[in-house]
Amino acid sequence: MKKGLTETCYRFFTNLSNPTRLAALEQLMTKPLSVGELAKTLGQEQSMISHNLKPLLECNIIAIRKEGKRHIYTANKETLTPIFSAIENHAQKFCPTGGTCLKEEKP
Amino acid sequence: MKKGLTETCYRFFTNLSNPTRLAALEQLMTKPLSVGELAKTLGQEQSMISHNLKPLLECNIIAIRKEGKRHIYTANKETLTPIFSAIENHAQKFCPTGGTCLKEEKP
DNA sequence: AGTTTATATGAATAATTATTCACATGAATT
DNA sequence: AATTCATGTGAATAATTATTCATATAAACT
Repeated sequence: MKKGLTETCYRFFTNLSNPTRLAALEQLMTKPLSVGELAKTLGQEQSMISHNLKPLLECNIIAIRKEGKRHIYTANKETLTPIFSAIENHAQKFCPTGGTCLKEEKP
Repeated sequence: MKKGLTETCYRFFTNLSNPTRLAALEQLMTKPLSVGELAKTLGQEQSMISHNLKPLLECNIIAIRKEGKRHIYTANKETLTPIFSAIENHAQKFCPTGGTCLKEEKP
């Protein structure tokens, strides 16, 4: 890990360590969506979606484009795809019981 | 992203979204270390190191082996290397100003 | 210009997470 | 078996982060 990356990682991981933001990203990985569409899909208030999209945008984990009064957000797949893949791989290899492993110590 | 991965990701990212844990991982990426060695290197209390290693171990982000009274921890490089690489790549491409980008909206 | 629609933001509160301190456990040494 | 060394853990407090609500901004429509 290069010098300074710890700070970058911290902001990055903090950004992703939130269920609402992860759920939003999960949707955005499938297709670009507006704030209102995300709010509706996730069943949450618009202001909460806006609040949560902000830090993702600041870190360029998502991008924005404005179509009239609608703000369309897109996921940064270049960054997110390899990270989600790595975690998926980790889950398969190191969490075979799907969460139960969290309570056990490795043999 | 597969179903259920959101939850895994959440625990995973929560685990990594902490400066102490990241600093510990940064050390462990270079070589295996005991709790005491980590505490000394990071300039923090032993109990804090223990508290922070626990969730990393539970998610198998690190592994433990016991040598007498010393507990030696090792980083799960298979998982961590690709993730850190992806973030390093992200930082280079999307945070060219090294953190200042966090305050700006993309052009 | 006024109204509606879509999104963002500030400030207060609620919830979560981190940190510290005191102490428990357990292996090695005398 | 008592002591020392290394680590883990519980509980209290401190700090951070999330959520909500009220309101601001800004584009489109009448």
